[in-house]
Amino acid sequence: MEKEYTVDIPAPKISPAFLTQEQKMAPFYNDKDRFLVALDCVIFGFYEGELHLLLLKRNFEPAKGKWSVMGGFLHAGESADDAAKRVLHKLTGLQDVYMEQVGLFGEINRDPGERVLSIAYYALININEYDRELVKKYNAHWVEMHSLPPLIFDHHEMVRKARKQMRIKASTAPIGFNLLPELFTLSQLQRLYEVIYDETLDKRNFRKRVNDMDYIEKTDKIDKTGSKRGAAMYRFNDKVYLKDPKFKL
Amino acid sequence: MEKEYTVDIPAPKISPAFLTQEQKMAPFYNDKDRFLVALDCVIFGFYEGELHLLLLKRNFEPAKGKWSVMGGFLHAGESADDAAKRVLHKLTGLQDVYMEQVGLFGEINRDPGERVLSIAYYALININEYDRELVKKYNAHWVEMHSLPPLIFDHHEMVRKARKQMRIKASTAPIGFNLLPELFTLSQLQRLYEVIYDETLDKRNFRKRVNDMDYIEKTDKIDKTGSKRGAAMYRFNDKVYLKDPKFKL
DNA sequence: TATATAAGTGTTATTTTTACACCTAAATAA
DNA sequence: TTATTTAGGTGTAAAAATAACACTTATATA
Repeated sequence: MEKEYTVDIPAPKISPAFLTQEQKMAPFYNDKDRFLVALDCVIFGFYEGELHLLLLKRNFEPAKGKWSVMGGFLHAGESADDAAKRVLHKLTGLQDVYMEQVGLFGEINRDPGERVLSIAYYALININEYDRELVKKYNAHWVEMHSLPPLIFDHHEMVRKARKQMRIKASTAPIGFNLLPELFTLSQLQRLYEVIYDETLDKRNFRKRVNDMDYIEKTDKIDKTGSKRGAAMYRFNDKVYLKDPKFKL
Repeated sequence: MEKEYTVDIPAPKISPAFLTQEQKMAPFYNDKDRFLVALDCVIFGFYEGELHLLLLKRNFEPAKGKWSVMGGFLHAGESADDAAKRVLHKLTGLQDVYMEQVGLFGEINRDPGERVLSIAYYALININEYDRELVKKYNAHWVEMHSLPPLIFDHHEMVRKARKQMRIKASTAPIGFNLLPELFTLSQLQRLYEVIYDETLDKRNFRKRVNDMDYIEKTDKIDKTGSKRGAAMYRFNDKVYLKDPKFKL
Protein backbone atom coordinates (compact mmCIF):
# COMPACT_ATOMS: atom_id res chain seq x y z
CA MET A 1 0.00 0.00 0.00
CA GLU A 2 2.99 2.22 0.57
CA LYS A 3 4.60 0.41 -2.30
CA GLU A 4 3.70 2.85 -5.04
CA TYR A 5 5.93 5.38 -3.38
CA THR A 6 9.12 3.36 -3.26
CA VAL A 7 12.15 4.53 -5.17
CA ASP A 8 11.33 2.06 -7.92
CA ILE A 9 8.79 4.42 -9.36
CA PRO A 10 9.99 4.94 -12.89
CA ALA A 11 10.09 8.70 -12.58
CA PRO A 12 13.34 10.32 -13.52
CA LYS A 13 12.89 13.28 -11.26
CA ILE A 14 10.60 13.67 -8.31
CA SER A 15 9.93 17.27 -7.60
CA PRO A 16 9.35 18.06 -3.94
CA ALA A 17 5.86 19.12 -4.91
CA PHE A 18 5.08 15.56 -5.83
CA LEU A 19 6.34 14.01 -2.64
CA THR A 20 4.29 12.93 0.31
CA GLN A 21 5.49 14.08 3.69
CA GLU A 22 6.84 10.56 4.24
CA GLN A 23 8.87 10.78 1.09
CA LYS A 24 10.34 14.11 2.00
CA MET A 25 11.46 12.59 5.28
CA ALA A 26 12.89 9.47 3.70
CA PRO A 27 16.67 9.16 3.32
CA PHE A 28 16.36 8.85 -0.46
CA TYR A 29 15.08 12.36 -0.80
CA ASN A 30 16.97 13.90 2.04
CA ASP A 31 20.33 13.13 0.59
CA LYS A 32 19.93 15.61 -2.26
CA ASP A 33 22.85 17.98 -2.22
CA ARG A 34 22.33 21.64 -1.55
CA PHE A 35 24.45 24.45 -2.92
CA LEU A 36 25.63 27.93 -2.18
CA VAL A 37 24.45 30.14 -5.01
CA ALA A 38 25.94 33.52 -5.82
CA LEU A 39 24.92 36.30 -8.18
CA ASP A 40 27.57 38.14 -10.13
CA CYS A 41 26.81 41.29 -12.01
CA VAL A 42 28.80 42.60 -14.95
CA ILE A 43 28.07 46.34 -14.98
CA PHE A 44 28.58 48.23 -18.22
CA GLY A 45 28.96 51.98 -18.46
CA PHE A 46 29.81 54.33 -21.34
CA TYR A 47 31.85 57.49 -20.95
CA GLU A 48 34.62 59.35 -22.71
CA GLY A 49 33.71 57.40 -25.80
CA GLU A 50 34.60 54.01 -24.35
CA LEU A 51 32.84 51.06 -22.76
CA HIS A 52 33.76 50.55 -19.12
CA LEU A 53 33.09 47.97 -16.45
CA LEU A 54 32.48 48.75 -12.82
CA LEU A 55 34.90 46.44 -11.01
CA LEU A 56 35.82 45.99 -7.38
CA LYS A 57 39.43 46.07 -6.32
CA ARG A 58 40.40 44.19 -3.21
CA ASN A 59 42.65 46.40 -1.12
CA PHE A 60 43.22 43.76 1.52
CA GLU A 61 44.50 40.23 1.71
CA PRO A 62 43.99 37.58 0.55
CA ALA A 63 44.04 38.17 -3.19
CA LYS A 64 44.87 41.82 -2.56
CA GLY A 65 45.10 43.68 -5.84
CA LYS A 66 42.84 41.28 -7.69
CA TRP A 67 39.60 42.49 -9.15
CA SER A 68 36.09 41.06 -9.39
CA VAL A 69 32.65 41.95 -10.62
CA MET A 70 30.06 42.83 -7.98
CA GLY A 71 28.52 39.78 -6.36
CA GLY A 72 26.46 38.49 -3.51
CA PHE A 73 24.73 35.38 -2.31
CA LEU A 74 21.24 34.29 -3.17
CA HIS A 75 18.85 34.41 -0.23
CA ALA A 76 16.14 31.86 0.44
CA GLY A 77 13.34 34.37 0.13
CA GLU A 78 14.15 35.99 -3.20
CA SER A 79 14.13 35.04 -6.84
CA ALA A 80 17.37 35.00 -8.79
CA ASP A 81 16.34 38.10 -10.71
CA ASP A 82 15.47 39.95 -7.51
CA ALA A 83 18.79 38.98 -5.98
CA ALA A 84 20.64 40.32 -8.99
CA LYS A 85 18.76 43.60 -8.65
CA ARG A 86 19.62 43.72 -4.95
CA VAL A 87 23.31 43.17 -5.65
CA LEU A 88 23.35 45.90 -8.29
CA HIS A 89 21.45 48.28 -6.03
CA LYS A 90 23.84 47.63 -3.17
CA LEU A 91 26.77 48.89 -5.19
CA THR A 92 25.16 51.63 -7.28
CA GLY A 93 22.04 52.69 -5.44
CA LEU A 94 20.19 52.23 -8.71
CA GLN A 95 16.82 50.61 -9.30
CA ASP A 96 14.93 49.78 -12.49
CA VAL A 97 18.10 49.11 -14.39
CA TYR A 98 18.26 47.09 -17.59
CA MET A 99 19.57 43.64 -16.65
CA GLU A 100 19.76 40.31 -18.38
CA GLN A 101 20.80 36.91 -17.15
CA VAL A 102 23.93 35.59 -18.80
CA GLY A 103 23.74 32.09 -17.42
CA LEU A 104 24.81 29.80 -14.64
CA PHE A 105 28.45 29.10 -14.02
CA GLY A 106 28.74 25.71 -12.45
CA GLU A 107 32.26 24.30 -12.62
CA ILE A 108 33.11 22.46 -9.43
CA ASN A 109 36.23 24.41 -8.56
CA ARG A 110 35.39 27.77 -10.02
CA ASP A 111 35.63 29.10 -6.48
CA PRO A 112 38.76 27.51 -5.00
CA GLY A 113 37.41 27.72 -1.47
CA GLU A 114 34.09 25.97 -1.36
CA ARG A 115 31.75 25.05 -4.14
CA VAL A 116 29.60 28.01 -5.15
CA LEU A 117 27.37 28.16 -8.18
CA SER A 118 27.06 31.58 -9.69
CA ILE A 119 24.33 33.13 -11.79
CA ALA A 120 25.82 35.86 -13.92
CA TYR A 121 23.90 38.93 -15.03
CA TYR A 122 24.83 42.02 -16.91
CA ALA A 123 23.52 45.53 -16.35
CA LEU A 124 23.62 48.68 -18.46
CA ILE A 125 23.75 51.86 -16.45
CA ASN A 126 23.84 55.55 -17.16
CA ILE A 127 27.16 56.65 -15.78
CA ASN A 128 25.77 59.96 -14.52
CA GLU A 129 23.30 58.49 -12.12
CA TYR A 130 24.94 56.00 -9.79
CA ASP A 131 25.77 56.65 -6.14
CA ARG A 132 29.43 57.61 -5.97
CA GLU A 133 29.60 57.22 -2.21
CA LEU A 134 28.57 53.58 -2.38
CA VAL A 135 30.99 52.88 -5.17
CA LYS A 136 33.78 54.42 -3.15
CA LYS A 137 32.77 52.40 -0.11
CA TYR A 138 33.15 49.16 -2.04
CA ASN A 139 36.38 50.32 -3.64
CA ALA A 140 34.88 49.94 -7.07
CA HIS A 141 36.26 51.65 -10.17
CA TRP A 142 35.36 52.10 -13.79
CA VAL A 143 37.79 50.17 -15.92
CA GLU A 144 38.08 50.42 -19.67
CA MET A 145 36.87 47.26 -21.45
CA HIS A 146 40.02 47.09 -23.54
CA SER A 147 42.40 47.07 -20.60
CA LEU A 148 40.84 44.86 -17.98
CA PRO A 149 42.96 43.81 -15.01
CA PRO A 150 43.23 40.19 -13.85
CA LEU A 151 39.93 39.05 -12.38
CA ILE A 152 39.23 36.38 -9.81
CA PHE A 153 37.80 32.94 -10.57
CA ASP A 154 35.90 32.71 -13.83
CA HIS A 155 34.94 36.37 -13.86
CA HIS A 156 36.77 36.93 -17.13
CA GLU A 157 34.63 34.26 -18.73
CA MET A 158 31.52 35.92 -17.31
CA VAL A 159 32.58 39.26 -18.73
CA ARG A 160 33.33 37.69 -22.10
CA LYS A 161 29.93 36.02 -22.27
CA ALA A 162 28.11 39.08 -21.01
CA ARG A 163 29.88 41.27 -23.55
CA LYS A 164 28.95 38.94 -26.40
CA GLN A 165 25.34 38.63 -25.31
CA MET A 166 25.09 42.39 -24.91
CA ARG A 167 26.48 43.00 -28.38
CA ILE A 168 24.04 40.61 -29.99
CA LYS A 169 21.09 42.01 -28.06
CA ALA A 170 22.08 45.60 -28.78
CA SER A 171 21.92 44.95 -32.51
CA THR A 172 18.20 44.15 -32.50
CA ALA A 173 16.82 45.82 -29.39
CA PRO A 174 17.19 49.43 -28.27
CA ILE A 175 19.08 48.63 -25.10
CA GLY A 176 22.02 50.90 -25.87
CA PHE A 177 20.06 53.95 -24.72
CA ASN A 178 20.37 52.66 -21.16
CA LEU A 179 24.05 53.57 -21.39
CA LEU A 180 23.36 57.16 -22.46
CA PRO A 181 21.92 60.18 -20.68
CA GLU A 182 18.34 61.00 -21.54
CA LEU A 183 19.48 63.53 -24.13
CA PHE A 184 22.33 62.66 -26.43
CA THR A 185 23.83 63.74 -29.74
CA LEU A 186 24.01 61.56 -32.81
CA SER A 187 27.80 61.58 -32.57
CA GLN A 188 27.54 60.15 -29.06
CA LEU A 189 25.06 57.53 -30.23
CA GLN A 190 27.26 56.58 -33.15
CA ARG A 191 30.35 56.34 -30.96
CA LEU A 192 28.39 54.14 -28.53
CA TYR A 193 27.51 51.68 -31.28
CA GLU A 194 31.03 51.77 -32.57
CA VAL A 195 32.37 50.61 -29.23
CA ILE A 196 29.58 48.08 -28.79
CA TYR A 197 30.37 46.51 -32.17
CA ASP A 198 34.05 47.30 -31.93
CA GLU A 199 34.10 48.69 -35.47
CA THR A 200 33.83 52.09 -37.05
CA LEU A 201 30.57 53.10 -38.70
CA ASP A 202 29.93 55.41 -41.61
CA LYS A 203 28.49 58.69 -40.37
CA ARG A 204 26.07 59.27 -43.22
CA ASN A 205 24.81 55.72 -43.32
CA PHE A 206 24.40 55.73 -39.55
CA ARG A 207 22.39 58.96 -39.55
CA LYS A 208 20.28 57.71 -42.43
CA ARG A 209 19.23 54.70 -40.39
CA VAL A 210 18.65 56.70 -37.21
CA ASN A 211 16.50 59.06 -39.22
CA ASP A 212 14.21 56.20 -40.19
CA MET A 213 13.57 55.42 -36.52
CA ASP A 214 10.68 57.61 -35.44
CA TYR A 215 11.32 56.82 -31.78
CA ILE A 216 14.70 58.58 -31.89
CA GLU A 217 13.38 62.11 -31.61
CA LYS A 218 15.21 65.32 -32.19
CA THR A 219 14.72 67.86 -29.40
CA ASP A 220 15.29 71.61 -29.54
CA LYS A 221 18.19 71.29 -27.10
CA ILE A 222 21.69 71.91 -28.36
CA ASP A 223 24.78 70.35 -26.88
CA LYS A 224 27.61 72.87 -26.96
CA THR A 225 30.14 70.82 -25.00
CA GLY A 226 31.27 68.61 -27.84
CA SER A 227 31.84 71.13 -30.60
CA LYS A 228 31.96 74.80 -31.41
CA ARG A 229 29.00 74.56 -33.69
CA GLY A 230 26.82 72.63 -31.25
CA ALA A 231 24.92 69.43 -31.97
CA ALA A 232 21.22 68.69 -31.84
CA MET A 233 20.23 66.51 -28.92
CA TYR A 234 18.00 63.50 -29.37
CA ARG A 235 15.88 61.39 -27.07
CA PHE A 236 14.70 57.77 -27.19
CA ASN A 237 10.91 57.67 -26.95
CA ASP A 238 9.91 54.24 -25.67
CA LYS A 239 6.19 54.93 -26.07
CA VAL A 240 6.67 55.44 -29.79
CA TYR A 241 9.02 52.48 -29.98
CA LEU A 242 6.50 50.12 -28.42
CA LYS A 243 3.91 50.95 -31.07
CA ASP A 244 6.13 49.28 -33.66
CA PRO A 245 9.06 47.68 -31.85
CA LYS A 246 11.60 47.19 -34.59
CA PHE A 247 15.25 48.06 -34.17
CA LYS A 248 18.35 47.34 -36.20
CA LEU A 249 21.65 49.13 -36.02
CA MET B 1 44.96 42.15 14.87
CA GLU B 2 42.03 39.94 14.03
CA LYS B 3 40.19 43.09 13.18
CA GLU B 4 40.77 43.08 9.47
CA TYR B 5 38.68 39.97 9.20
CA THR B 6 35.55 41.26 10.85
CA VAL B 7 32.38 41.56 8.86
CA ASP B 8 32.92 45.28 8.56
CA ILE B 9 35.40 44.71 5.78
CA PRO B 10 33.98 46.71 2.92
CA ALA B 11 33.83 43.79 0.57
CA PRO B 12 30.50 43.15 -1.07
CA LYS B 13 30.99 39.43 -1.40
CA ILE B 14 33.33 37.19 0.47
CA SER B 15 34.02 34.08 -1.44
CA PRO B 16 34.72 31.03 0.72
CA ALA B 17 38.16 30.96 -0.81
CA PHE B 18 38.96 34.20 0.86
CA LEU B 19 37.84 33.21 4.31
CA THR B 20 39.98 32.04 7.16
CA GLN B 21 38.87 28.93 8.94
CA GLU B 22 37.56 31.15 11.75
CA GLN B 23 35.46 33.07 9.32
CA LYS B 24 33.98 29.98 7.78
CA MET B 25 32.93 28.88 11.22
CA ALA B 26 31.48 32.23 12.16
CA PRO B 27 27.71 32.63 12.22
CA PHE B 28 27.85 35.39 9.64
CA TYR B 29 29.11 33.07 6.98
CA ASN B 30 27.32 29.97 8.12
CA ASP B 31 23.92 31.46 7.63
CA LYS B 32 24.24 31.57 3.87
CA ASP B 33 21.30 29.76 2.38
CA ARG B 34 21.79 26.61 0.38
CA PHE B 35 19.60 25.44 -2.45
CA LEU B 36 18.40 22.36 -4.23
CA VAL B 37 19.48 22.63 -7.84
CA ALA B 38 17.92 20.66 -10.67
CA LEU B 39 18.83 20.21 -14.32
CA ASP B 40 16.10 20.16 -16.91
CA CYS B 41 16.76 19.11 -20.45
CA VAL B 42 14.66 20.11 -23.44
CA ILE B 43 15.35 17.39 -26.00
CA PHE B 44 14.72 18.16 -29.66
CA GLY B 45 14.30 15.56 -32.35
CA PHE B 46 13.35 15.76 -36.03
CA TYR B 47 11.29 13.16 -37.79
CA GLU B 48 8.45 12.93 -40.29
CA GLY B 49 9.29 16.45 -41.29
CA GLU B 50 8.48 17.97 -37.90
CA LEU B 51 10.31 19.10 -34.79
CA HIS B 52 9.50 17.02 -31.74
CA LEU B 53 10.28 17.12 -28.04
CA LEU B 54 10.99 14.09 -25.90
CA LEU B 55 8.65 14.56 -22.94
CA LEU B 56 7.85 12.44 -19.92
CA LYS B 57 4.27 11.63 -19.09
CA ARG B 58 3.42 10.94 -15.48
CA ASN B 59 1.21 7.88 -15.36
CA PHE B 60 0.78 8.04 -11.61
CA GLU B 61 -0.44 10.53 -9.05
CA PRO B 62 0.05 13.27 -8.19
CA ALA B 63 -0.18 15.34 -11.34
CA LYS B 64 -1.02 12.20 -13.29
CA GLY B 65 -1.35 13.02 -16.96
CA LYS B 66 0.87 16.06 -16.79
CA TRP B 67 4.07 16.17 -18.76
CA SER B 68 7.56 17.41 -18.09
CA VAL B 69 10.96 17.61 -19.68
CA MET B 70 13.63 15.23 -18.41
CA GLY B 71 15.24 16.39 -15.21
CA GLY B 72 17.40 15.43 -12.28
CA PHE B 73 19.21 16.95 -9.36
CA LEU B 74 22.70 18.37 -9.37
CA HIS B 75 25.18 16.33 -7.35
CA ALA B 76 27.93 17.80 -5.22
CA GLY B 77 30.69 16.18 -7.22
CA GLU B 78 29.76 17.23 -10.75
CA SER B 79 29.65 20.38 -12.79
CA ALA B 80 26.37 21.69 -14.10
CA ASP B 81 27.30 20.69 -17.66
CA ASP B 82 28.24 17.18 -16.57
CA ALA B 83 25.00 16.82 -14.67
CA ALA B 84 23.04 17.85 -17.75
CA LYS B 85 24.88 15.21 -19.77
CA ARG B 86 24.13 12.64 -17.10
CA VAL B 87 20.43 13.47 -17.14
CA LEU B 88 20.29 13.24 -20.91
CA HIS B 89 22.22 9.97 -20.91
CA LYS B 90 19.93 8.51 -18.28
CA LEU B 91 16.92 8.91 -20.54
CA THR B 92 18.43 8.31 -23.96
CA GLY B 93 21.61 6.31 -23.42
CA LEU B 94 23.36 8.89 -25.58
CA GLN B 95 26.72 10.53 -25.02
CA ASP B 96 28.53 13.32 -26.87
CA VAL B 97 25.32 15.05 -27.72
CA TYR B 98 25.08 18.69 -28.73
CA MET B 99 23.83 20.59 -25.68
CA GLU B 100 23.62 24.22 -24.69
CA GLN B 101 22.66 25.87 -21.46
CA VAL B 102 19.49 27.92 -21.70
CA GLY B 103 19.77 29.58 -18.32
CA LEU B 104 18.82 29.37 -14.70
CA PHE B 105 15.20 29.43 -13.66
CA GLY B 106 15.01 30.86 -10.20
CA GLU B 107 11.52 31.99 -9.28
CA ILE B 108 10.78 31.19 -5.66
CA ASN B 109 7.67 29.14 -6.24
CA ARG B 110 8.43 27.66 -9.62
CA ASP B 111 8.27 24.29 -7.89
CA PRO B 112 5.20 24.44 -5.66
CA GLY B 113 6.65 21.91 -3.23
CA GLU B 114 9.97 23.16 -2.06
CA ARG B 115 12.25 25.73 -3.55
CA VAL B 116 14.34 24.25 -6.35
CA LEU B 117 16.48 26.20 -8.74
CA SER B 118 16.71 24.70 -12.19
CA ILE B 119 19.35 24.99 -14.85
CA ALA B 120 17.75 24.42 -18.22
CA TYR B 121 19.59 22.92 -21.16
CA TYR B 122 18.57 21.89 -24.61
CA ALA B 123 19.88 18.95 -26.61
CA LEU B 124 19.68 18.06 -30.29
CA ILE B 125 19.56 14.34 -30.94
CA ASN B 126 19.42 12.10 -33.94
CA ILE B 127 16.14 10.33 -33.58
CA ASN B 128 17.52 7.06 -34.91
CA GLU B 129 20.05 6.55 -32.20
CA TYR B 130 18.54 6.78 -28.76
CA ASP B 131 17.80 3.84 -26.48
CA ARG B 132 14.13 2.98 -26.91
CA GLU B 133 14.07 0.74 -23.86
CA LEU B 134 15.15 3.56 -21.56
CA VAL B 135 12.66 5.93 -23.09
CA LYS B 136 9.90 3.39 -22.55
CA LYS B 137 11.01 2.84 -18.96
CA TYR B 138 10.64 6.54 -18.20
CA ASN B 139 7.34 6.70 -20.05
CA ALA B 140 8.73 9.32 -22.40
CA HIS B 141 7.25 10.12 -25.80
CA TRP B 142 8.04 12.24 -28.79
CA VAL B 143 5.56 15.08 -28.99
CA GLU B 144 5.18 17.42 -31.92
CA MET B 145 6.37 20.96 -31.15
CA HIS B 146 3.16 22.47 -32.49
CA SER B 147 0.87 20.47 -30.24
CA LEU B 148 2.52 20.36 -26.83
CA PRO B 149 0.50 19.11 -23.90
CA PRO B 150 0.30 21.00 -20.58
CA LEU B 151 3.66 20.88 -18.82
CA ILE B 152 4.48 21.13 -15.13
CA PHE B 153 5.92 24.19 -13.41
CA ASP B 154 7.74 26.59 -15.72
CA HIS B 155 8.64 23.91 -18.25
CA HIS B 156 6.70 25.69 -20.98
CA GLU B 157 8.82 28.75 -20.41
CA MET B 158 11.95 26.61 -20.59
CA VAL B 159 10.81 25.09 -23.86
CA ARG B 160 9.98 28.50 -25.27
CA LYS B 161 13.38 29.90 -24.37
CA ALA B 162 15.22 26.79 -25.55
CA ARG B 163 13.35 26.90 -28.85
CA LYS B 164 14.20 30.53 -29.43
CA GLN B 165 17.86 30.07 -28.51
CA MET B 166 18.10 27.03 -30.75
CA ARG B 167 16.59 28.88 -33.69
CA ILE B 168 19.00 31.78 -33.34
CA LYS B 169 21.99 29.48 -32.94
CA ALA B 170 20.95 27.29 -35.86
CA SER B 171 21.02 30.29 -38.18
CA THR B 172 24.73 30.94 -37.74
CA ALA B 173 26.20 27.61 -36.60
CA PRO B 174 25.82 24.19 -38.21
CA ILE B 175 24.02 22.62 -35.27
CA GLY B 176 21.05 21.42 -37.29
CA PHE B 177 23.00 18.43 -38.55
CA ASN B 178 22.80 16.97 -35.05
CA LEU B 179 19.12 16.41 -35.74
CA LEU B 180 19.74 14.49 -38.96
CA PRO B 181 21.20 11.09 -39.72
CA GLU B 182 24.74 11.12 -41.02
CA LEU B 183 23.49 10.98 -44.60
CA PHE B 184 20.59 13.14 -45.63
CA THR B 185 19.00 14.55 -48.75
CA LEU B 186 18.75 18.23 -49.54
CA SER B 187 14.99 18.01 -49.27
CA GLN B 188 15.35 16.71 -45.73
CA LEU B 189 17.81 19.45 -44.88
CA GLN B 190 15.54 22.10 -46.34
CA ARG B 191 12.53 20.77 -44.46
CA LEU B 192 14.58 20.78 -41.25
CA TYR B 193 15.40 24.45 -41.64
CA GLU B 194 11.84 25.21 -42.58
CA VAL B 195 10.60 23.80 -39.29
CA ILE B 196 13.44 25.40 -37.32
CA TYR B 197 12.57 28.83 -38.74
CA ASP B 198 8.89 28.05 -39.01
CA GLU B 199 8.74 29.42 -42.54
CA THR B 200 8.92 27.96 -46.02
CA LEU B 201 12.12 28.35 -48.01
CA ASP B 202 12.64 28.61 -51.75
CA LYS B 203 14.08 25.38 -53.08
CA ARG B 204 16.43 26.90 -55.62
CA ASN B 205 17.72 29.61 -53.32
CA PHE B 206 18.23 27.07 -50.58
CA ARG B 207 20.21 24.72 -52.80
CA LYS B 208 22.25 27.60 -54.15
CA ARG B 209 23.39 28.47 -50.64
CA VAL B 210 24.03 24.87 -49.66
CA ASN B 211 26.11 24.51 -52.79
CA ASP B 212 28.40 27.29 -51.64
CA MET B 213 29.15 25.39 -48.42
CA ASP B 214 32.03 23.07 -49.18
CA TYR B 215 31.50 21.18 -45.93
CA ILE B 216 28.11 19.93 -47.10
CA GLU B 217 29.39 17.14 -49.32
CA LYS B 218 27.50 15.14 -51.90
CA THR B 219 28.05 11.39 -51.56
CA ASP B 220 27.42 8.72 -54.17
CA LYS B 221 24.61 7.27 -52.08
CA ILE B 222 21.06 7.60 -53.34
CA ASP B 223 18.02 7.74 -51.11
CA LYS B 224 15.16 5.92 -52.77
CA THR B 225 12.72 6.08 -49.87
CA GLY B 226 11.51 9.62 -50.45
CA SER B 227 10.87 9.62 -54.15
CA LYS B 228 10.64 7.48 -57.26
CA ARG B 229 13.58 9.18 -58.85
CA GLY B 230 15.83 8.96 -55.82
CA ALA B 231 17.76 11.83 -54.22
CA ALA B 232 21.47 12.32 -53.73
CA MET B 233 22.58 11.98 -50.12
CA TYR B 234 24.83 14.53 -48.48
CA ARG B 235 27.04 14.57 -45.42
CA PHE B 236 28.26 17.34 -43.12
CA ASN B 237 32.05 17.29 -42.97
CA ASP B 238 33.12 18.97 -39.75
CA LYS B 239 36.82 18.77 -40.61
CA VAL B 240 36.21 20.91 -43.68
CA TYR B 241 33.89 23.18 -41.75
CA LEU B 242 36.50 23.91 -39.09
CA LYS B 243 38.99 25.13 -41.67
CA ASP B 244 36.70 28.06 -42.38
CA PRO B 245 33.86 27.99 -39.89
CA LYS B 246 31.25 30.17 -41.51
CA PHE B 247 27.62 29.19 -41.69
CA LYS B 248 24.48 31.06 -42.62
CA LEU B 249 21.15 29.59 -43.60
C1' DT C 1 38.63 88.30 -39.65
C1' DA C 2 41.12 84.00 -40.24
C1' DT C 3 41.29 79.40 -38.53
C1' DA C 4 40.05 75.21 -36.52
C1' DT C 5 36.57 71.76 -35.32
C1' DA C 6 32.81 68.80 -35.19
C1' DA C 7 27.94 68.86 -37.32
C1' DG C 8 25.37 67.97 -40.97
C1' DT C 9 23.86 66.33 -45.65
C1' DG C 10 22.68 62.66 -51.04
C1' DT C 11 23.99 59.93 -54.60
C1' DT C 12 25.92 55.92 -56.79
C1' DA C 13 27.92 51.31 -56.91
C1' DT C 14 27.98 46.84 -54.99
C1' DT C 15 26.21 43.01 -52.75
C1' DT C 16 22.62 40.30 -51.06
C1' DT C 17 18.19 38.62 -51.24
C1' DT C 18 14.09 37.32 -53.41
C1' DA C 19 11.02 35.76 -57.06
C1' DC C 20 10.00 32.58 -60.33
C1' DA C 21 8.97 27.71 -63.99
C1' DC C 22 10.31 23.95 -66.32
C1' DC C 23 12.71 19.52 -67.26
C1' DT C 24 14.26 14.80 -65.35
C1' DA C 25 14.40 10.20 -63.55
C1' DA C 26 12.10 6.39 -61.99
C1' DA C 27 8.15 3.83 -60.02
C1' DT C 28 3.48 2.62 -60.69
C1' DA C 29 -0.89 2.38 -63.04
C1' DA C 30 -3.39 1.88 -67.17
C1' DT D 1 4.46 -0.66 -73.48
C1' DT D 2 3.02 3.59 -72.63
C1' DA D 3 1.04 7.12 -69.75
C1' DT D 4 0.94 9.11 -65.37
C1' DT D 5 2.53 10.55 -61.09
C1' DT D 6 5.96 12.32 -57.91
C1' DA D 7 9.77 14.34 -55.91
C1' DG D 8 14.54 15.74 -57.63
C1' DG D 9 17.06 18.94 -59.83
C1' DT D 10 18.44 23.40 -62.22
C1' DG D 11 19.53 29.47 -63.67
C1' DT D 12 18.35 34.14 -64.40
C1' DA D 13 16.60 38.66 -63.50
C1' DA D 14 14.45 42.10 -60.41
C1' DA D 15 14.44 44.26 -56.03
C1' DA D 16 16.21 45.48 -51.77
C1' DA D 17 19.80 46.32 -48.62
C1' DT D 18 24.23 47.71 -47.75
C1' DA D 19 28.51 50.08 -48.48
C1' DA D 20 31.38 53.71 -50.34
C1' DC D 21 32.29 58.28 -50.69
C1' DA D 22 33.38 64.46 -49.99
C1' DC D 23 32.03 68.73 -49.25
C1' DT D 24 29.50 72.65 -46.79
C1' DT D 25 28.06 74.86 -42.34
C1' DA D 26 27.98 76.99 -37.92
C1' DT D 27 30.44 78.67 -34.23
C1' DA D 28 34.25 79.41 -30.89
C1' DT D 29 38.76 80.89 -30.48
C1' DA D 30 43.16 82.74 -32.06
